[in-house]
Amino acid sequence: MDDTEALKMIDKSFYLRDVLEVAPDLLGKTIIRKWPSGCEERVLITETEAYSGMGDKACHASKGRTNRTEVMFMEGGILYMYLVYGMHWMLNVVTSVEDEPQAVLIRGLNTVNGPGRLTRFLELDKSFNREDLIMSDRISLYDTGLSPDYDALPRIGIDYAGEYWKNKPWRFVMK
DNA sequence: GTAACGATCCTC
DNA sequence: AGGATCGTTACA
Repeated sequence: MDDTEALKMIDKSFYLRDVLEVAPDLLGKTIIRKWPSGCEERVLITETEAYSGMGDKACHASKGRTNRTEVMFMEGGILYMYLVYGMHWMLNVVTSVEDEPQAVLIRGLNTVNGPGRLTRFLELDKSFNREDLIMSDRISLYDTGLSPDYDALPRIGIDYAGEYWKNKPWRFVMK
């Protein structure tokens, strides 16, 4: 029996909200990653970070519209993938409406911790940039019915953004 | 064209 | 505490 039917696919409207609502709401949601072989991996999201608009000095979109950041200006419900430190792919979910550049960094799973390690585990790279979470046959997000308790803490690795943005409690960790 | 810098991870 | 490693960005 296929227990996918117990899960409800997250719909478009979920992603069109503000990133500060979506980021904590993604905790406890399930990512289902499918390969052409028929292999499938299911994981639970346990840690996220919100990056909110052109004003947020830690958000890549604070640089404005560039080839890299353009995806964040698009309508929510797609992925933003980018490489950091020349070796780690970062998995981000774009949120909000068109021209509001926001994204949620997926930072931890029940199976793997760390944003670089989890993309390696799920085999996610540049080819997933702009992937549509509603339409994709490779990756999709499902509601589990869970709404776990969480802590809101400062974001990691953004010293360059200055004290004000560095101290925003926009990292959400499932208890 | 060049140079500097990361939303990290691993090993010392 | 320091090195790996390369796409993106800024600037000449």
